[in-house]
Amino acid sequence: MAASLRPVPPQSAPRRPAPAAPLGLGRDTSDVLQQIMAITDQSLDEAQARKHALNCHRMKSALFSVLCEIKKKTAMSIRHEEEDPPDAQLLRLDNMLLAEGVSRPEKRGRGAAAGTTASPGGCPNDNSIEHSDYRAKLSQIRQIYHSELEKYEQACREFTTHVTNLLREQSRVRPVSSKEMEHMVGVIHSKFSAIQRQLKQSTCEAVMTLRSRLLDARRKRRNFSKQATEVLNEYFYSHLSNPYPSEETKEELARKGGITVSQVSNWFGNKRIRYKKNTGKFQEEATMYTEKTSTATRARGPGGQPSPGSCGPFPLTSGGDMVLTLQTLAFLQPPPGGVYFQPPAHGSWQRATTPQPASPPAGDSAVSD
DNA sequence: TACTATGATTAATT
DNA sequence: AATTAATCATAGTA
Repeated sequence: MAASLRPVPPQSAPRRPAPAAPLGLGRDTSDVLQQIMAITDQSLDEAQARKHALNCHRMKSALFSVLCEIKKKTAMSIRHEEEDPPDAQLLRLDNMLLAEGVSRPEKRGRGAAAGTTASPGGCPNDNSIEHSDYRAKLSQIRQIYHSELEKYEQACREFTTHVTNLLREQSRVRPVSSKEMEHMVGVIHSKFSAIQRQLKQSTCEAVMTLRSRLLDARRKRRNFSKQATEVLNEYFYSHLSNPYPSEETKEELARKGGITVSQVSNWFGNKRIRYKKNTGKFQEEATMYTEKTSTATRARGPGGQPSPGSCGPFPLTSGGDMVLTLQTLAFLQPPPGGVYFQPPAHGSWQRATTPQPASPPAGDSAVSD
């Protein structure tokens, strides 16, 4: 439909035979009609000239009424193609974009009521480090989305004005009701909103793939680096009596191992439970790491730390670690029965109701270096 | 390919 | 909220 509104391109196509004049129309009219059809075959300039001539033609008003009649016959059948109702899918897309924070150009602070209250789909962890990549990509998507949307809207506006102008101009020659103009504008808008819908759709897809990749990354386990396991194990075995690192210690371990705090928490959770379940299995590892830390401590020697109670090969940084040292000694000299140090019989290390008050974060020999 | 190790997830517990 | 215990799913290995 828009094609018929566009300025006639210059072309030298073979002249089409004039359509059969409607019954009862005079020769003059059909001549004029033919003239109009001929316009399409002329160059633009020529067409302009002819248009002007047409405007001044004595039969102009007659032609106008003829066109009105033709229009009445043809337009009726085209009337109201289908005013598509508010699309359900579009609504869904909008909702999703809104939910993902794509629709909102700026993340406004979520005020009093945090919307995500234990949503199962959400990420319970605070691994902001893991999410930073996700967020960066999401904001990239958001940027693209908004710039494209803006482009489309501008194009739509421009096109609408263009078409409106054309229609207005044509209204001098043929009947163009305001309703028809509205309709045309509506059609244009619906076409452009279809394009926008596609944009929304692909944005949604991009977000989805981004999301699934994040989930995959979480699910696809990758073993920690040697460095990370080393750091974690060193801490664990040198704090066997109470392997519950404080939040600050966790942060430090995370930093040293190049992992996140929640990964440290996971690791300690797993380690404690697995160690407890099968202490024997970990003896080799235990001796290995206790030896390692002890030699490391010794190697650091007087420079690194005063080590007030350095009467043995094991770190004795605080009263709390005294117990550890004794227990670690027990590892090295396992009784004949093979009973190594085990966590308190009922299964668990005392859950630190008084979480090792005597362990200054900075002075922890196993962590600081 | 079966088996173990291990990081992550989840429900229950404290 | 932190932790435990069970479980899942994959990585690594023999």
